[in-house]
Formats: sequence, structure tokens, C-alpha cells
Amino acid sequence: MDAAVDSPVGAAVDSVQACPIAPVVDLVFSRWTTPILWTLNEYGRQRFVELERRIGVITPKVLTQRLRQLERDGLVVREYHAEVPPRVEYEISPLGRSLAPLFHSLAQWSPNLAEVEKARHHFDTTQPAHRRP
Amino acid sequence: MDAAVDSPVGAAVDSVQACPIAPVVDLVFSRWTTPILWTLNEYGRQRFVELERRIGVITPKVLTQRLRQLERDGLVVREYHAEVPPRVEYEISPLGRSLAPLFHSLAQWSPNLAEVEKARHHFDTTQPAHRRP
DNA sequence: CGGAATCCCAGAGGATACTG
DNA sequence: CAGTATCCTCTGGGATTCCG
Repeated sequence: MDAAVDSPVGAAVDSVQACPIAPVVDLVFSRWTTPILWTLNEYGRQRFVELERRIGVITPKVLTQRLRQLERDGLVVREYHAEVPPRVEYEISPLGRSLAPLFHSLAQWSPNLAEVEKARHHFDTTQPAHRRP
Repeated sequence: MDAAVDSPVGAAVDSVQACPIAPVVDLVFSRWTTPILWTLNEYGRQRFVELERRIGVITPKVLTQRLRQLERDGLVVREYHAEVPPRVEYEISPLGRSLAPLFHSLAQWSPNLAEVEKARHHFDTTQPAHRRP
């Protein structure tokens, strides 16, 4: 149950000096964290099951893990209400909300994905020939 | 040797509708791609070994894999020079360069990592008590 | 409802060679 | 130098079950 587990970019574990933005990427763009933060930012405070449904295929176990991590990182706030049945709500924190411009930048770049698709097709059809050094 | 292998955020594989920026995150912030793109963007055109050294701990095999993927995605351009010894240079493409503002946004957010560190410490010291629902 | 506990596995990616 | 080729480890995370 170690909290500092994943490093998709290898920030903490690997060479920090090589890429200064690696820690931020690790924090925000680890697996599942982006959909979670995005959903919380978009739909506001919501319950565990709502998150689960909106995100889609995530399992409860993994959702819990990532929410804990995000809570520990201070990006998400968990609110427990002692009722029957129990009710838990998750909300993005101010610090988490400060990531919104980043998300907007990403969204603005996304039209370029069409270029990427074209590049892939081009590569797949023409490259095997010229790839021979 | 499949090219569309990783999906840290689960864009292509999972629920695309849940998070519109997931495809971009998959493209740019997959493991190793950020340091590679960042280094290419920062230091300009360079050879395989230079990349290897600057990034730090990456193995040749993995570096090759990711470079191929980025080349296929149209974010990186590979230039082969038939000399002895062979010389290969990698350069970020215009499409890849269009990601630079994103990197700057990330860099600008990075001072907030101090807040994250504080939140983690706070969580680790005080949470085990109040975490009981 | 909101998890925690267990078991399990594919597959990313590291280590270690070898080659054109 | 710029990769390929194998082998092998490790772990994120899926499936399932149970609990307060």
C-alpha cells in the first residue's frame, strides 16, 4: 500500500535532472488520474458510484486506490457522511482545480490528433520500404 | 511490435466518452515519451546516444521502441545517414513542436509541487486517525 | 453504499547479450 | 554507432468475494 508507487515518466525513480516536468506528469497524468480529475472538475462533487459510472470500466479497487493517492496529494477532497447507508462524496480541491488550464490546453491541442492519425497511416503504408538503412 | 501498445489513461481501449483529453494524454504522456519529447525540444536535433545519455537510465531497446512510436505518430523525425559508422539523428517535428506550450504550462504549474509535498506529509501524519469512517 | 482482502496474470520494460 | 534479439522480472490492475 505504498503511496508513491507509479512513475509513468520515471520522475522520482529515474533521472529527475533530465526532464523537469516529469514530476508534474507523474502527478497528473498517471494511469486513471486524468479521467478522475477531469470528471471531478467537470461534474463537481459526486459520490463514489457516480464516478465509477462516468469513468466507465474502472474497477472499485483501482478507483479507490487512485482516489486515495489523489487525496494524499491534496488534489481531491474526500467527505465522509456517517449515515445509513453510508455516503461518501469526492470533490476536487482548489489545488486540483488549478490544473484546469492545463486540461484546457490539452483540449485545445486535441484537434491535432487528426494529423497524428494521418501520420500513422502514412507510416504504416510507406515506411516498411524506406526503413531499410 | 505492435505500435498502439500503451494506454496509461485508457483512451483507445476504455471509455473514450468519459474523458475527451485522454487520447492526447496517451499520446504525449505515456511512459518515456515526455522525457524524449522534452529533450528533443530542448536540445534540438541529436543522435541516438546523445538522447540515451541525456535521458539517463533508459535502455536502448526501450528508447528505440518509443522513438519508433513517436516517429509513427508524426511527433519525431528520424534521419538516417548511410555512413560508416552509421549516423542517425532524431529531431522533433513541427507537430511535436506544437506541444511546447503544453510543456511550458506544466513547467509553470510545477511550483505547486511544494503544496503537494505538504499535503502528502499532512496526510501521512494525521490521516490514519480520522480515516475511520 | 463504499469499500477491503485475495488471487491472479498479461505485458511493459529492464538486463544482457549480439550484429550490420 | 545504432540498433535487434532473448530472456526474465515485476507489478499494475482485473476478477471475485466479503464486510461494516
